[in-house]
Amino acid sequence: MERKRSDRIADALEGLIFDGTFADGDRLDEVQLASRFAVSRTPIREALHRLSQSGLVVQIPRRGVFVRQPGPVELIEMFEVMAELEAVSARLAAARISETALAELHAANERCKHAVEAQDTDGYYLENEQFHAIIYRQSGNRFLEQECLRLQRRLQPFRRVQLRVRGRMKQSMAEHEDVVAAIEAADGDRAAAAIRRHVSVQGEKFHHLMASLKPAAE
Amino acid sequence: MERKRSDRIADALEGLIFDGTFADGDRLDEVQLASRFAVSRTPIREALHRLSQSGLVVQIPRRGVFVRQPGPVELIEMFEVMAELEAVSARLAAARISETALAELHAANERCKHAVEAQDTDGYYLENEQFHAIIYRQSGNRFLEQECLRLQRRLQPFRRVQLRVRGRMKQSMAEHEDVVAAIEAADGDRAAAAIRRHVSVQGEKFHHLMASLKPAAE
DNA sequence: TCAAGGTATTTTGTATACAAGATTGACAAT
DNA sequence: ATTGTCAATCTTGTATACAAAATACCTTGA
Repeated sequence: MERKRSDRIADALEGLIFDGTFADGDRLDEVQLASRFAVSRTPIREALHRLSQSGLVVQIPRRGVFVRQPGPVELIEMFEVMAELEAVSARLAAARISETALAELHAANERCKHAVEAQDTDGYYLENEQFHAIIYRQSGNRFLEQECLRLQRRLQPFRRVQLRVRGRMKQSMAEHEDVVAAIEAADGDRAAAAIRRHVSVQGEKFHHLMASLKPAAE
Repeated sequence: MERKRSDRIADALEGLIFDGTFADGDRLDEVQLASRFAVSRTPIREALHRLSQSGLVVQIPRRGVFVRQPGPVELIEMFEVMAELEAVSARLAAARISETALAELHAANERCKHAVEAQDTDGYYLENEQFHAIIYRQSGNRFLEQECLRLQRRLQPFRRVQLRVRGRMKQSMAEHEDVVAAIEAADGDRAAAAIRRHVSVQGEKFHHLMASLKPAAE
């Protein structure tokens, strides 16, 4: 059981925004949502407040809250920042990683490989998340770890979509190998460069994906 | 006039935490605060929720919210991340800055210099903030800019305190000169390195400051 | 005297009622 | 016909009332 209704609702709303039930620019009516979730306005308001803090919706005083999906430009910007944060993590991790964590990293990467072979995009996404999380943790900087996880979570739906592009999973795996090798060699700069490429290529790929999807959607 | 009471209260609470009225670990009682601010619990709850999102307090379900000041370790971690984010900003700004913005940067730096000469720490802090804000903006990455401003805001009270260390303002100015020169020369790597030093030295300085302050406080 | 269980109190989480501001529609005047 | 103003309605923001959960205290038994 979730801790609070408002948390449960925040998660649910996040999902509804990601899966397109609520599109960009839609107003989220408090009373509508209240009846939809069969709760009062109070937890709805708290949930909306949380989403607003995480940037998923924007709150205009006395006007209401509106869905605010990042446009292509903002997405690329976010991926650029993500790439840099991950690069820092990787650089630090290369210097600080423990033997056991290195073994875990190898294991996570193996699990990624199996998911690729099984053509299991969902599985790959989860294992990939684990892989990156290990690097964040091994940066030895808990604050950095939190920031990375926050941004990762925010970009999650976009990273997910583009895994379905043909051949992307395999390429992603190859990039992982580079990263692991660099970290194992304790080569911080190489690790940083490798993971920066790995992440920023996603931003570019996503851009192309969007461009190719747009006409089809209309 | 502020837009909402809850916003006003959030700001006020922030101030009360920063100035030490509420110390680390204190529980913030909703009804007490409600009577203190002469409002109902609702806006208090919203304000506390906001502070919790920004990490200033921690919310334990069914237990209440507690002030959560970062310890020395976490502070150093935060400065480390700040240094990296600013380094990225500076690198990008060196490549992308416009002529007019470069002039603004010079102007802001001049104003910093005047504040130093006038021994005006508050003034210096404000101008320094402007100086950095210009670099964030000139990174050309609005998302990065927002993240930098967010973290800058969070570290504000700690940056401020350590400006009072003798000689720090002058040293800070010298570091600024390096940064400006590197950006003007469009040398991204040098600009990144210069600002990284500039920021991370603050984390270290703060650490020393804390260490020297602790015994005096007891 | 100490421990265990239960009750009472305190406190958070939720619901509802109320107030204030904003938007939209109609009506009137130019 | 168009525009401006006023009012009605809708929606957010705030207050208060209620419910559930956790803690603290008290009582009772060994």
